[in-house]
Amino acid sequence: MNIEELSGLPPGALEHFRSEGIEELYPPQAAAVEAGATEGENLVAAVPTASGKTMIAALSMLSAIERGGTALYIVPLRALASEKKAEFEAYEEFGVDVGVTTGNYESTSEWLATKDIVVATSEKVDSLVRNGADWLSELTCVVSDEVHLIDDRNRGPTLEVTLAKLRKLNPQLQTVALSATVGNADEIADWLDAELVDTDWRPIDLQMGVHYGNALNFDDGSTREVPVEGSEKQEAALVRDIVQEGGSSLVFVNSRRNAEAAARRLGQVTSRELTDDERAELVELADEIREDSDTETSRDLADCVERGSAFHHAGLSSTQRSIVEDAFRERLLKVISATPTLAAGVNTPARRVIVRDWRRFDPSAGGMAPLDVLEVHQMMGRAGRPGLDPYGEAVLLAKSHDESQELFDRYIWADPEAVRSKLAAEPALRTHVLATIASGFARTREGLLEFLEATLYASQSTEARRLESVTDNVLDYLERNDFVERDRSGDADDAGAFTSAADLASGGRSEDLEATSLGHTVSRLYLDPMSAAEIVHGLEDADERPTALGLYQLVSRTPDMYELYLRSGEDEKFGELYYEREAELLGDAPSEFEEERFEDWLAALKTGKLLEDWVEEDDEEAITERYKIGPGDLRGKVDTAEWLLGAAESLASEIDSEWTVAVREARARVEHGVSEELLELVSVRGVGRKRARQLHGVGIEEPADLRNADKSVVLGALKGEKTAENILENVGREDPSMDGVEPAESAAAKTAGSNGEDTNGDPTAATESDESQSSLGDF
DNA sequence: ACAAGGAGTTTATAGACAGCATGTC
DNA sequence: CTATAAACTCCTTGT
Repeated sequence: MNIEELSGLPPGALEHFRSEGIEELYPPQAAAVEAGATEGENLVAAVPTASGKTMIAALSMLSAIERGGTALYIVPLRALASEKKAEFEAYEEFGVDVGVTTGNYESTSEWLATKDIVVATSEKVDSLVRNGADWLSELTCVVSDEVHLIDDRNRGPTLEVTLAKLRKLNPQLQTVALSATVGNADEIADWLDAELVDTDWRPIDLQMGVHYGNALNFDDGSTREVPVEGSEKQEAALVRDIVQEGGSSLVFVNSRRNAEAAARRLGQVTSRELTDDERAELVELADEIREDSDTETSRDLADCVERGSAFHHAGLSSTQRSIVEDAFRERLLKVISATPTLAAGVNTPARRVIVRDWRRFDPSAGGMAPLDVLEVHQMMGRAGRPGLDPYGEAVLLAKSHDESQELFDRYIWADPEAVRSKLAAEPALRTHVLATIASGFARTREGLLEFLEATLYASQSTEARRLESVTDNVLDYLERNDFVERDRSGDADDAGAFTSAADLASGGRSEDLEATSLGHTVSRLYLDPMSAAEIVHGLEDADERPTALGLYQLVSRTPDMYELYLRSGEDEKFGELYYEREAELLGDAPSEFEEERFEDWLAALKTGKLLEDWVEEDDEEAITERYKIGPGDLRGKVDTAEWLLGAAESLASEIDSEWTVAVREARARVEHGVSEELLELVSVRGVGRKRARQLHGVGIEEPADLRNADKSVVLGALKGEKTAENILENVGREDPSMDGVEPAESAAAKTAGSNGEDTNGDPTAATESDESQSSLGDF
C-alpha cells in the first residue's frame, strides 16, 4: 500500500512521511490500516520488533488527532518514553503537540491537557487515573506499547488494570495494542474487542542459527565457518568474524559479572579492528564515563570502551547507559555484552546477536531455569540494522551436538509462550483493589468484581472463583488496616428481601465499599497498601523522635523497595549492627528464629545503612565498593528512598504523627546526600553535597552567610570563579562578581560573614574522610 | 626463592515503575 | 533438586 492511499491524516503528515523516505507501507502496516487503524478501530498488532510498529501507532494517533481527538502512548520504561517522545516530536512540524510524563518528568495535568500526544509509563497513567486527571476522559486513542508485558508478575497487572480503566472511562476509546509476537495474540484481541494483525514479517531478513564447534548452522540449512582459534571463546570468534566485515554485535549473558568479564575479553578482539579516528573518539567517551562517576564499575567500563567494547546492565548509571547505547548506534562501539535489560530497552540493533546464556539463575526454580522463548526472541529480534545491514543474524551457542539440537527445538523452531494475566495475585490486587475503590470505579463488592470482569484475567480464567476469593482476602486486609470501610448497613436498609442473584452466589455479602481518608492518600501516593501499613505502624510505634537510620530501615523493608541481598557472612555483620542500633529501629523486629523474616529485616537494615552512609556524605566510590553495587544501583536506591520518604511524610501528616518533621528532614537529607548541618546550604541552587561541605568547612553554614561572607573565602572553598559567581547570584547577593578576588586559603579562613555564629571551626571539616573511616568501622 | 601455571574449590547469580516540586560538581 | 563462569586457594612446576 502506498501512503498516498491513506486518508484522514493531518495535512502535512504525508509530506512529512515522504521526506523521511517512506512511500510504501510495510505489509503489517497496510494490514493495520485495512483493519481500520486510521478509522478509530481497536487493533492488536503482534509483530516482531523493528517491523514498523511505531508507524502503526503513529497512523492511529494522527488520524485520531485529525478527527479532533487526543492520544496517549503508554510505554513500559522511562527511557522508552523519552525515545518515543523524540520520535513523535518530528510531527510538531505539522502542528502536532507532544508531551511526556513519567515519575521524574515535570508535568501538570493542565499542561498535559494541551497536548495532542502524551507519552507516559503505565504506572504514571495509572497514577493519573487515580488522581482523577480530567483530560483522560477526553482521550480518543490509546496506544499500549509492548503489551505482552501484561505477563509480567510485578508490573503486568498495572498495565492490564489501567487499560481496563481507560476503556471504562471512555467507551468510545480506540485501543491500539502493540505486542511482540506471542502465542495468544488472538486472546488479547478478544479481550480488547480488537482486530488482529499477527505476523512474523520483518523488513530485514533474520537468520537464526546455532554455533557449535567451528560452524554456524542456520535455520534455512545454510552454514558458515566460524572457527574458534586457540583458547578463545565461541562468542569471541563470532564477534571477530562480524567485526572484520564491518558489523557490530550484541552478546546477551545471564549476569552482570559475566557481562563485564565478556566485555573485557571481547575488548581484545575489537581493539585490533579500530581505526585511529575511532580510537580517539572512544578515548573521549571513556573519559566521559569516568567523569560521570568515580567508581570501579565506571573505570572498568571506560577501560573496555577504549577498546571498542562495552558492558551494559542495571548497575550502570543512566548516563552511562545512554553513552554506551548511543556509541553503539553510531557504530563506534563494536560490541556490547549485556544482561537482558538491553533487549527490552531502547532501540540498539546489531548485525549479529549472540545469545550466549540461555539459562538463568532462578531461586524459585531451585537453580538454573531456561529463558522463555519470548525473551530469547526479543533478544534475537535486535539483529539487523534497518538500512545498514543486508540481514540480521541471531546466534545461540552450543557446546555439544545434543545441545545444538535442543536449542533449535527449544528456541528457533518454537513459538513464543502465551501471555497470561497475573492479576489474581494478592500483591497486585491489594494495590489495584484499593485504587479502584478510592477512585470511584467501584463502590460495592459486586461493582468491584464486575470491574475486574473487564480485565484480561477474567477473559482467560477458567477458575472464576479464584479472583473472587483473592479479592475477598484483599478486602479483609484493606479493612483491617483502615484503608477501606465496608458499610454493611445496606443490608439492613434495603430490607434483605431483595437479595440479588449475585448476592446469593457470593454468600449474601452485599456491602458498600468506601476508601477512608488514609486509603485515598495511599492510593494517590501510589504506594502499595502494605508499604503504607508498614510505615504507619512504624511511625505510630515510635516513642521518641525517629533517627535517620530508623526511618531508612523502615522504608527499606517496605515491598516498594527492592532490597539489597545479604551476601555470605553479612548476616553476621548486620546482626551485630542490629544489636548495636536496635533501639533506633521502628516497629517490632521478627524473632531471630523466624529465619526468613529475620533475614529480610537485616537486609532492610543493610539498605537502610547504605542510605545512612549516603547522608553521612560517604562518597559514591566508597559506597559502591562497600556494598558491591554499581553507581546505577546506588542512585536507584536513593531515588526510591526519596520517593518513599516523601510518601511517608504525607502519611505522617495524615495520621497526625508528631514525627512529620523528622521524616521530612530524613527525606531532604537523602535527596541531597548530606548531614543535617548542610541542609540549609544545599537549598541554594548550584550547591550540592560536595560544595556545601566545602563551604561549611570555611564557616559558611547557611545561605545568609553566603550573602555576607568574604568573597575570597567563598572562592577559596569553591575553586572556579564561574561557579562561585553563579552561586552568589543564586543566593541573591548584590555584587556576585569575582573580578580581582584572590581565593583565601581554606584552612586559614575561619569564621566568615557577620552573623558571628560559632562554627565549631574544625579546619579539617572540609574532608569527610574522618566520618567515612568511622562508619567503615561498622563493617 | 619465587613466579607462573594448573587443578580443585567456592561463590554468586536480571530488572527498575511511582509523589511532589525544581536544579549536581 | 536442574548450571556455570569467575574468583579464589592451594599445590606443582620451572627458572
